[in-house]
Amino acid sequence: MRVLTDRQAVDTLTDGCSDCAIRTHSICAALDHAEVETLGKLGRRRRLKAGEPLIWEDDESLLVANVVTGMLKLVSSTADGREQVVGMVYPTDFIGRPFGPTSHHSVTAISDATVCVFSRSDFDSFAAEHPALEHKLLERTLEELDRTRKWMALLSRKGSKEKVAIFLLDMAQRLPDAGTGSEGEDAQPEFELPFGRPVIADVLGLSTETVCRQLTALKRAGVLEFPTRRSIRIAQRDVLAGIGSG
Amino acid sequence: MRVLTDRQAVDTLTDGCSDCAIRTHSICAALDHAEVETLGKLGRRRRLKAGEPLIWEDDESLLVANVVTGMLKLVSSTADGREQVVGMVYPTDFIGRPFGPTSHHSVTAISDATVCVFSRSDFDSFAAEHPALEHKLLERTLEELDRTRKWMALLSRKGSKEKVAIFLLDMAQRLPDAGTGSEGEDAQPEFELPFGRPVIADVLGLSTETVCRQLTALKRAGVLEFPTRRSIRIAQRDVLAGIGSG
DNA sequence: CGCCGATTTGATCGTGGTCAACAATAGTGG
DNA sequence: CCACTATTGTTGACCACGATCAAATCGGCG
Repeated sequence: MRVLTDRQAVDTLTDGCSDCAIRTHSICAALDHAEVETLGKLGRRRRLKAGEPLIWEDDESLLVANVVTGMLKLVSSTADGREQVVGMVYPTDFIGRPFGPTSHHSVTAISDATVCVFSRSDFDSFAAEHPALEHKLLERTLEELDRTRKWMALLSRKGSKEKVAIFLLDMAQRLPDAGTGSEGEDAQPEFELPFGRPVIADVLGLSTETVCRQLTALKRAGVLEFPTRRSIRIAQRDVLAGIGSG
Repeated sequence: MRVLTDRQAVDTLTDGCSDCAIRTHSICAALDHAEVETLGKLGRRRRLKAGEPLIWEDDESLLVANVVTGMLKLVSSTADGREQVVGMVYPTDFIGRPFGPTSHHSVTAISDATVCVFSRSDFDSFAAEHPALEHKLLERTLEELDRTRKWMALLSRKGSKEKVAIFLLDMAQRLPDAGTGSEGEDAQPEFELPFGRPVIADVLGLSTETVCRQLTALKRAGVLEFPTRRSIRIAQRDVLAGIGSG
């Protein structure tokens, strides 16, 4: 447990939402300028360090949030203590459980992250008066449900090799070019992992060792390269894609 | 494939939605009487036999529906042909993918079923004018997402024994007393399976054989009884629950 | 009674988990 | 800048679980 350096804790939300990096890509895109300002007054920025939890499982659902930067994981722990990552959260994604008494999984930063948090009751009542916002939220929830279901099929039906391959492809595609602020939407051939092997293992429902073995196997096959421990270069995307579909 | 006893087949939709069995439990509960009638005119009843598909994977998303009676499964097939059940649909549940161009998984009846179908475009525009309906749909989608995520953790982290135990408990709880129209919300100690072992296996991501072995193991342990092949009696719920949490 | 599909049981095998040792990297303080 | 330590990643040996293939049995129905 590390101590929180409060320099970044409450962070200056000096200016409003108008220059928010995700203003037009989050659910806020459903609102006009005035509405965004109103909503903005209800929320506040919060910085999280890698590993820091934002919401605990089965907590009373007290807050919801938009992700501005960084990544977080949703974790569901089964009764016997084992854990499974049930979702990865990227910038612009919405977190939390509106309209329900409890959240059913924990939310933890897996890289340093910035989120825009709202008290759930504030958000709920604001949403109730803004159908366009609810509509946007509904669309996102439906998409997330689709994604989750597809991932579910992956988890129970694919072997470790396929899982790793698909994970890397997914990562390369969803991870925006971290360095530049550019919106390189296309998959990067090389990228920096914001987390370590254990997290990959959690996400894929594998052991760290198995993930490791598959990665080195891919390296030996010349499909991957590891410039550093935390960066991955996909040398032969096609081969990787082939494995993922196997 | 058993023959459909047509006594209940094309069911008299003679009258409107007012006497619909799920009128007050489906998303329609968000609407007042007049609104329901309007929506009702857009939809039509459809009967499905066990095994009959309603929506195909990656189809253009042309219809959505409410489930009136029976059960259906959502199946996602991975690139290599393997299939995984990604969701079970019970009466009052909503099916389909509004606001999106395609459905990402197939929907197939696993017992004889009745659904109330709408063309997606009709539904979409109706919903756009009725925020309360969208709100209800959002709530349901959020719930479904929670359920799916929990199931996901189950699939990747639990052993076959736990899976079977949890499946049975879940079934006993969600399956309304099929015989009577009563709303026995509590878990039934004994119930009729609307489908065979292979479907259980699909749902749990196991082979039929493994499901079978676990079931007979539970029978031998005195936890379960099988009055007939298709009916299951939970003799010792507590033990079963214990296994599920193991 | 005899047939067909569904279920059950049995034998074998491969994948991935676990435990343990080891290597490499990043951090820390002299 | 270097040594020392803690953390993270890698490799190996072994084992358990569940898949697969094959065969036996059961149940319903003509």
